[in-house]
Amino acid sequence: MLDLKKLHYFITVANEASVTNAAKKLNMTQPPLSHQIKVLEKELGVELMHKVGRNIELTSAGAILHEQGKEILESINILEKKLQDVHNGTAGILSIGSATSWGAPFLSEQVSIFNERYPQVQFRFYDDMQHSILSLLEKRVVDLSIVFPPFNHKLYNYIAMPKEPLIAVMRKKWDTAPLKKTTTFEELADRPLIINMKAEEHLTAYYKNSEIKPNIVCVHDDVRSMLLLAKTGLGIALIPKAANWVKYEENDMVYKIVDRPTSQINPHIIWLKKYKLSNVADKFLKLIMAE
Amino acid sequence: MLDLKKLHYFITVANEASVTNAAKKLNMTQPPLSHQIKVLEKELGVELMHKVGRNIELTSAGAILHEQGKEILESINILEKKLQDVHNGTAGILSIGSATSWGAPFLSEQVSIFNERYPQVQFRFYDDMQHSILSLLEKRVVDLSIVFPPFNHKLYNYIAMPKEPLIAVMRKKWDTAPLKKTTTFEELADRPLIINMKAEEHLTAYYKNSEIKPNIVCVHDDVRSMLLLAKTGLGIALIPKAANWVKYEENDMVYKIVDRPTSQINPHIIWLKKYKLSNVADKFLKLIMAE
DNA sequence: CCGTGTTACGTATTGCGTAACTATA
DNA sequence: TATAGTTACGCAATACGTAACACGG
Repeated sequence: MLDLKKLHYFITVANEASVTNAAKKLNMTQPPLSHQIKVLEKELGVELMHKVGRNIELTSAGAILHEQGKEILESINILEKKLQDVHNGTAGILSIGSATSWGAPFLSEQVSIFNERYPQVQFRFYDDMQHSILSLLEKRVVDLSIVFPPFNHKLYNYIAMPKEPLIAVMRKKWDTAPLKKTTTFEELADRPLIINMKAEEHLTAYYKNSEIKPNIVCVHDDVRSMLLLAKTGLGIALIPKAANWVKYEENDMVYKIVDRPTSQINPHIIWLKKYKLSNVADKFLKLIMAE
Repeated sequence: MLDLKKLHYFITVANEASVTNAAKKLNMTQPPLSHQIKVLEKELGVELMHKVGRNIELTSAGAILHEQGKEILESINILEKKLQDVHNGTAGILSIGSATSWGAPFLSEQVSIFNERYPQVQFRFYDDMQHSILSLLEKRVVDLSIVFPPFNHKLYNYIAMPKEPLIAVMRKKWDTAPLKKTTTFEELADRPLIINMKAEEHLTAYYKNSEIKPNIVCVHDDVRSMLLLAKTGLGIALIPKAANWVKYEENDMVYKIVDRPTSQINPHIIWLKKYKLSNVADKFLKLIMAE
């Protein structure tokens, strides 16, 4: 097997067209360098250079090794640098699962900052139901996931993200109190609601001991679809404030914060305890915690 | 600098996903292999793999090194093989100068055989005047040249190729003796001749002490042009028999051997004594001498 | 002879195997 | 307790420097 050290020696000699000068560049004495070239020739079973008068001249094999060898050394240098970057978490792929499209928006800002600082990191988001996302973690397809409680605290490490209020998105015709900027579950109870599955559980729990039954007209896990449905006038969409990047530029739409702590949703970033985090993921989490 | 031996170790371990199995494949014991991987990690400053339970698992940096490292090792293997071939003279470039297009035809058969046997060798022909060709040899642009005597026997090694008769190519109208298959300089003397520069010297020498003066209508160094001129009926082209690959498929053309030993031309392959021949050139010469 | 590259030899480093140890399922 | 990987140590091979040699302009 070719030895890169000797290859490097040879290429330096070929560049300098002189063993003595090459030895200086390599911070070594001339005789062992000369010897190493001979050894390299023996190892390859090939003449690489020979003295012609006082100078040195490459054979055709030597010329080929000179050209291609340079490329190989170069590609190895690039590879080494890449490895360092990946190791430092400043390059590579960061895969994040998010429990339905409800999750991703909470990270959009941090992703943006991280990308600006480490443009060599590629993000990959996997949207799915919460239980599927957990299995993606288990299969190590994703490094991190954004989920909503409850989840098993024994299996996962987690960071709780800032709580996020729900907002109610509706056409004006559904707005029974146009002067108020907020609303409540009680106010909303009799009007048609468009909610996601998680919120359905919330509401069911919330109204458990009450006589009021919410009027759920549609359950959908995709925020954009929910907003579209709201826009058609089907009902009132309850979505996390952070997910409200799709603002319909129409006067006819009304956005109200649902004014009740229990209505806030509580995204968590989780990852498996039993596996060591990738370095990129680690670096990303540090960024999040620094905020 | 990355060490290819260790890289090879690492890749084997990564392929096997086991140090023990890899050690078997590498015909070594397991502990030093494990140790070398650790050393490699230290040299790179990067974690490549870690135990997870009883098994081993690549880090993302390790996965990258696995992929790219394989490619690098592969390209090095290919390079090594190529170097062997070039060294054996079974691959590479063989540059041959030929003193005008008169030269190349003498080698066409050998070139063809050589190419069939060693298809990785590329031939490059350089056609020019004899003195230019000699300077191409001196500049080491070409390895070998085909020339015609005289040349300096002290500077060049040479192989004399079989002597080659001239043939006279003419339209029927110039054929004064249709029954004879050969002709002579005397017969041709009064008819218009199309010859090359070398032949001009020959003829001048030949007729030096004679009263006959040859009727030279055109001097041209390119065989194909000479044949074309003959075909137009301008005169009689004198060309080496070997160069007669351009046969005009017309009944109106006549081809006659010039029947006189002195009219034979005498191609030589020459190369510089003071430089060592390239291995391809050497191999090619061996082929020629074997015939 | 001066500036090349080569040969010869002693020393420090590296790399392997064996043996003892550690950890996980 | 069996089967993986790790640590410890001694010996053999390798690569370097120094010194002496060879050769061409």
